[in-house]
Amino acid sequence: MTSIDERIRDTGLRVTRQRVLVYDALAALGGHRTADELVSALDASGTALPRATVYNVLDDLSTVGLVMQADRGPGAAVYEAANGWHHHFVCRVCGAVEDVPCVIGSKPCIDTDVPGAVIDEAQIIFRGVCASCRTAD
Amino acid sequence: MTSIDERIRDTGLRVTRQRVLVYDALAALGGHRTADELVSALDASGTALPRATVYNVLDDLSTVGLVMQADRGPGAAVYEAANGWHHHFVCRVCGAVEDVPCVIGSKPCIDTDVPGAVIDEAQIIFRGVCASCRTAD
DNA sequence: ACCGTTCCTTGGACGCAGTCTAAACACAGC
DNA sequence: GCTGTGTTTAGACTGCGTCCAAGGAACGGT
Repeated sequence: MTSIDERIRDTGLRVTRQRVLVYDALAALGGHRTADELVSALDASGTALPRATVYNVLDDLSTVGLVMQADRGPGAAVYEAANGWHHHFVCRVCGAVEDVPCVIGSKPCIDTDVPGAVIDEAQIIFRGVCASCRTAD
Repeated sequence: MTSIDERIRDTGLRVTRQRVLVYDALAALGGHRTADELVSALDASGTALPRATVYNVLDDLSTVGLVMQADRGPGAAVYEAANGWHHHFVCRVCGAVEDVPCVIGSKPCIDTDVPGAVIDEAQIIFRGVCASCRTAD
């Protein structure tokens, strides 16, 4: 597994301390995280970064594909360390997000016809009630 | 076509001037609109309503299915007058939202397996560049 | 190792989306 | 009409994300 430093360099972006820190924090926490969760985590680990920087980094890293922005509908955006194309299940009750494997595995996994437009991605959001919210109702 | 008054009454909700106004404004504008666009439209037509009311009404009407909340990712939520189950194409450049017919036509149109969870809806977001942004680049 | 250019980071202020609260109001059944 | 309950309202408030301009750091060339 190539180090994150190299993976950032390979995209043409500069390797900065901040980018590595944010990526590491996201990978260490795992799952789907908001920008503010990352700010807190970095804060707690003694390597605090300003909010604006975390937003910048997440933006940059997701443009080059090292980080994915998980669609969840309106509200705070959630990010995850890139790990292949997949979809998401969102709980209507608690808002939890779970990965759902993509049957096809590459983009765009579904096709449709919008006249004149170029489609490069089809993101599916499954909505319902998750296991723990069902038992807890 | 039953009047909107009756359609609201049929859901068990009370028929109020505000609900009718908001629904009419949304239907008249057509397409996908943010809450604030509706506030402005109502304002312009001489029947101004407070923001909080528009939010309340949109919330109520979308819970009972008379209005649909179109998934578009993070950012302002957009609503449309309900017109059958369908998906959305979102332009990466201008953010425009277009309807995409659902191949199946009823929910959930795609199925998957999330252990323990109940899935009642699968919303697909197609992303790419729309016709006018492609010619304008 | 140094330099210069270009890219990146930073902090603070700002703007927009949406929620909350408590009091006034109005719909709908009697 | 009267009454009870669901709804509206204004305004303040929270949270997410962006913008700006100045300082700082990465990296290719020498």
